[in-house]
Amino acid sequence: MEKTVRVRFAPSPTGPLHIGGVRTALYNYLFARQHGGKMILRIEDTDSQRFVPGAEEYILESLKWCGIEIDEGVGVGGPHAPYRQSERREIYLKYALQLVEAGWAYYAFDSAEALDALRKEAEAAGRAFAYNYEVRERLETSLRLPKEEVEARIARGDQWVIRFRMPENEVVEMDDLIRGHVSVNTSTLDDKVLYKSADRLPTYHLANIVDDHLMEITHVIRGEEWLPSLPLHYLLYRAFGWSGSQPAFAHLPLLLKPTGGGKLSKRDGDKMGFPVFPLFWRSPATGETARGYREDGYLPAAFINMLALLGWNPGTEQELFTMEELIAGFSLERVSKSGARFQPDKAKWFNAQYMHRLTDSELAALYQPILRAHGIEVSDERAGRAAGIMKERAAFITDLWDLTSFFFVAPAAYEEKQARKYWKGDNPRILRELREVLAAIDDFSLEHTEQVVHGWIEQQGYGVGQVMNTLRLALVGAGKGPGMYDVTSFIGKEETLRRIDNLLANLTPAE
RNA sequence: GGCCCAUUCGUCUAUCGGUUAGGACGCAAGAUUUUCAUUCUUGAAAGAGCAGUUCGAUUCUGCUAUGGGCUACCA
Repeated sequence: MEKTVRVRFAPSPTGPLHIGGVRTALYNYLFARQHGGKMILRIEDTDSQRFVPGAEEYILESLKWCGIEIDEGVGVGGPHAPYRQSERREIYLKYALQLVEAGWAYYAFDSAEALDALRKEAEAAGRAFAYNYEVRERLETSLRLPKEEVEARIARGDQWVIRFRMPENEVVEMDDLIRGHVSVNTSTLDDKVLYKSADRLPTYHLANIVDDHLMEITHVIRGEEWLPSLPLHYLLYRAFGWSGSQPAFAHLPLLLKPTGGGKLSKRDGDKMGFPVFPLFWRSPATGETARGYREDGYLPAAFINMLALLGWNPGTEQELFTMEELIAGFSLERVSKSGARFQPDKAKWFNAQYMHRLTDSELAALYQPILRAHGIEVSDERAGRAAGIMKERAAFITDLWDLTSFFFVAPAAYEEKQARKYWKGDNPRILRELREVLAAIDDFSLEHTEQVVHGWIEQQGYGVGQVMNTLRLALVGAGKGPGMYDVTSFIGKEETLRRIDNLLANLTPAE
């Protein structure tokens, strides 16, 4: 019997989650659901310097908006609580000490200034400084200092860190579910800090391995930026004697900027003209704001669909997927190895596809807040019908107002181009005639109005385009919009006649 | 600089040694249309380079180039 799959999404609350993080969470979620496993949310707040208030709430709200459900962890609890690393301090110290006792780690007392100086010195000599087997016995470490001295320093309250004692010249053989086999010689690695006395917190590496073990994580699915520290993690599992229950690893390709090089970062969004965050964000420290997909009018299902396909594909030509379909079809084997450039245009296309598929009542629910913001109070039925008529031209919910405002308010001005083209010659006279034709109609339904008006146009020998566009000028005020009978039937006879009268009274024809 | 990863149309990608190298976004043209759109049809557009393995390489191997990641008492 297979072990129950347990995956985790473990963000650091150092700011808003960006779309790369959302995709990592999504792949974890899809994998967990597909295998009937558990999705755990762990908050990795071991960097007290970079903690940002509100970031954790932002992460929770983002995942919720995306439809990524958490089974266990921060916000929902679970058998391995607490799930916030800052609340697990005591656990990590115990394990760090265990490593020191076993000879896999040691104390180091070097000051940040001393290390800085060493780095600069090496740099000046054209080399890179590495805290490793070559230097650790010459530095302020428990490997060189007598035991009493080490104890005295600790007792005295000197600051210390615990570093991993990276073996020399050993090849670590690793497996990655996406990349295959990878091997690295430990001599190219350094002695990473595992625990720091200053804030009594572990660094990522220690906290991560200890928690993944304690929380019985079976698959670690994370960004490619972690691949270089995979050998360290393998060695940590070995040092703890946990190699047998070590999780499988999958390192996801990075999300790249749309132009230029580099991975997508938090700064890119507003510069590139598209959001990099799922939700609107305001920095509590600087007051700076950043746009979000939600506020920009994206549908969460479209956003997720687009993100899922950025780095994964089903091997078929299907492009539109519900969350259930993604869960059924996802596989780590079909995740690509190279970085994917995020494409604003494609994101827009996905959203448009989802917009087109919305029912009138779904549209109404999404559109009502926007209507109210414009001071329009209408029934859900009217809101949904207007949005439904125009949805095929909309890529975003936020496009709807420009597309449908004429259904609710008479034109306040007439677009110059349309007026110049149609408000001239015989058209004003024809419009007066059309007004009388319309005034005589009792059944103002789309079909009936169309039948009567078209019959009249034909009988008079007028051009359909000429008449309709003049009417469009009166009712919409611009050269856009749906078929004119959609407009007349929606606004009704009284309003139709009023808008015609408005045009007749207020705009002097050209010529 | 060192280590690791990657490399098919502009972009996201399919191909698991033999294909006219397929699809999607975007772009262009045409059709449709009472406007704006939508929609439909068509088109342009790719195997980084060089060796090798092989009857045969986009696919396997090596080198080079390019891109990216990491190289913190950050994650």
